Amino acid sequence: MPSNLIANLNERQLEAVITTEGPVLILAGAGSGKTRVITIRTAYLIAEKNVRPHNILAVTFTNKAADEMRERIFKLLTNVKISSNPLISTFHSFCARILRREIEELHEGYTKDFAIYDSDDSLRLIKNIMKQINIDEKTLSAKFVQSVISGAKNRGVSVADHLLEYVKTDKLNLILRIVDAYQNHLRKANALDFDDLILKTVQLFKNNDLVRAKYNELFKYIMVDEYQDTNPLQFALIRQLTEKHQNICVVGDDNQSIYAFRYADIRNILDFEKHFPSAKIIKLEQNYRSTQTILEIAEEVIKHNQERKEKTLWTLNPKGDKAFYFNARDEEDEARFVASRIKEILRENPQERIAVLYRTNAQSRLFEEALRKESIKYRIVGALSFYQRAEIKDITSYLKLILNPLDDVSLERVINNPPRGIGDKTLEEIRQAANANSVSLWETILLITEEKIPISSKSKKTLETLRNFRKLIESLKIKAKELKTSENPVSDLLITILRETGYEKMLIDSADPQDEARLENLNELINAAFSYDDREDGLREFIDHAALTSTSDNFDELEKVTLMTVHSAKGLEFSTVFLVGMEEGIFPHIRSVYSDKLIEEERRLCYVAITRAKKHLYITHARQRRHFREIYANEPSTFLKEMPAALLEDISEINSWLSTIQSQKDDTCDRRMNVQTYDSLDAILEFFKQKKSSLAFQDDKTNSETKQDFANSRHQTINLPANNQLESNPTANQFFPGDYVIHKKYGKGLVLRREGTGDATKLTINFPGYGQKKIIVKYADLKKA
DNA sequence: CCTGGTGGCTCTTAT
DNA sequence: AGCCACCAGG
Ligand SMILES: Nc1ncnc2c1ncn2[C@@H]1O[C@H](COP(=O)(O)OP(=O)(O)OP(=O)(O)O)[C@@H](O)[C@H]1O
Repeated sequence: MPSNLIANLNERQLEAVITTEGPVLILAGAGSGKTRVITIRTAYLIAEKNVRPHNILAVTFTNKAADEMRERIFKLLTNVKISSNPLISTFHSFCARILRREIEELHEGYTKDFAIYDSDDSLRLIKNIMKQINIDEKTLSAKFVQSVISGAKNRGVSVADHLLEYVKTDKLNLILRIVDAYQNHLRKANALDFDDLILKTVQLFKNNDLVRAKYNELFKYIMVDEYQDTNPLQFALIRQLTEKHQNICVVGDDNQSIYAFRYADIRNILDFEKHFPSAKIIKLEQNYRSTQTILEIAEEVIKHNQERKEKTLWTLNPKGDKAFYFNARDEEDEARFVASRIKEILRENPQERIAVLYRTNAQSRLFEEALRKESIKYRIVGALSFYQRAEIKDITSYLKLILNPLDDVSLERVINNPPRGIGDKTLEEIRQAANANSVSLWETILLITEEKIPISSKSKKTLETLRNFRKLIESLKIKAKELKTSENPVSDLLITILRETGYEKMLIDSADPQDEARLENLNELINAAFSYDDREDGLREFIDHAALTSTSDNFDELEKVTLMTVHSAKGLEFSTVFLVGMEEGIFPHIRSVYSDKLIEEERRLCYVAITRAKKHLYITHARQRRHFREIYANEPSTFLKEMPAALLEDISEINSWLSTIQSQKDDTCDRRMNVQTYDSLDAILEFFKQKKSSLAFQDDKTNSETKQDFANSRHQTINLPANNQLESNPTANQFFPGDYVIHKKYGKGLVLRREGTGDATKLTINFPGYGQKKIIVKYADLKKA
């Protein structure tokens, strides 16, 4: 029916949409309509090609992207009668869905009731195991072990091979031991971690021709968005699923590959052509999203990557405004500016979609506060997601335990929460007994309370508390069964848990003001549960949803302002984008600064950030910033330096970095400034090292005088000094971290650190081209830049 | 033996 | 800011 479906496509896009049979690889830059092509292609298959919707699978990278695509597809199909729905899902949700049906075919002892362990759960399990076999976290961090496990699984190799090929370590055997225990534990607990969801599906398809054939037949048409961010394991899954029909269409942009840390491998693009030699390759080159200026800035930045395929991207959109550049005094000033600007923008156009994008979730807090202060409603998409909050996980852990008593991690989480007198010692004893008898914690508790296993010494009281706990869980199980046929099986069960466990009472009685917010969150959890009440296997689905979804189900979708990391912004677009914290060490992140490979990934991330903007782009950085408990100055981001200054409009309220650069266009020292990025990076790393030692210094209680000095100098970086000595010495008073200064010999430099008082005031200054120098203000003839 | 408070330590990105 | 280890008090 809708010929208008394909009316607004350019030639190449059209080709991509109507090439429905066989493998297709679409490679294209940001905003060229890749997602749109997939969306329309899906609708086209259904409306024009009479493909039955449930024969279509579209894989996206995040749940959010899946929701958005689903919505768009349905919008395109409003006038089409459909008998079923296409499956639009993330890899993880898709695999969870398959395994819920088929996992028993794997014959590894897993049952359909398997639990899903999120990263937190799996980390906890690793920590427990390490404690059990007496490994100090200082020798080997649990996080590291977790990443090794994940790496091996996602790359589709054994842990040993992964370690040999990929990671430097002398603890191979130790790690192997932990991994072994970890997998064993998961199997016994009937639990899968995130990576297992995909891995087990791949194994199932590999070993079982029948099951594989069944899903090949079911998903005749498969599409994958953000293909550049798939990893080898996911590619294996794609190969298996497309074995028969080969109707696979993937879209991606190598410049937007930003998930290497999840073992995404850009080689998947090359391997796609290898595995599907008949693949039709389509390139889209027209950008429909952004203004020329925004595109130019993005291109200019990404050009600095060595590892990059040349790509054309052009637009017919107008030139548009320059990007606004704001150098803030400090991080609060930055947030204040962003909030007040947003207020102005919304006053003029209340419908404007605005995003504040940052590198790490930790940066969100200040912007939230500033927006609240201006009474601007916002929506936050975060990793510290709703379902990962402590109170939510506590309650969902009860749910999980009820459904799967073998789930040790969940049991450990709830057994003394709220506190009921089962402490570390008792728990440890239960663990030991469980280990000795090779059964789960829950089974051990059953045995202990039936006095089939003894519990040490004065166990009268302990035994009683354990019996009570057992009774509690058993009564909740019965309740769950009773409710199953009632009107609200999920939400009522939650309410029961909150009441019966005493969790709600604990929060109500609490003096901690934060607990009120926790109660509210729990209310929201119940709200979310309502929508699962009338589903077939609602409780199960609700728990899977909680495990696999990071965004809360807040209904403030309609809010115009969104706060999120650049990673979560991938694939989205906004009229106005604020790209904040553009400082070396933040964006690019300090951990990426050492390696070219990582820097290039950060640069791609920056490219993603810039290209989210349709019309307006704001770029901000702060002169100084409080990080741990200290204040220090950051160099502007390498990426900021790579942007063409002519396309930035400086709206700073202070003498900004950009203005200093521009006013010194013909100064020799300035030219160095642009080239010597890595030199100054070294200096900053050096600075961090020194900062560490000065902190140690501070702890030296014997030297109280120096300590005092140090405290003063720290204070002075914030406000003007309340110190007589300084006031009598106007020269020393002039320079603070974040200031640019001119030195006779070294030229322009950035003050990183200030110590000492009065005549003894010393500054640590980074001079591009010369590195970091310690200078006594009194003797150096410094000028403000 | 349990609990709650304190202080030190370490900060990415996400399913 | 959160997670852990440690300690005093019950
Ligand atoms: N042929 C077209 N005519 C008009 N607008 C288009 C056309 N193709 C795409 N667009 C618009 O361009 C914008 C970007 O499209 P889309 O999000 O699909 O791009 P993308 O390639 O997936 O981008 P990214 O790689 O950044 O995720 C959307 O607003 C879309 O509606």
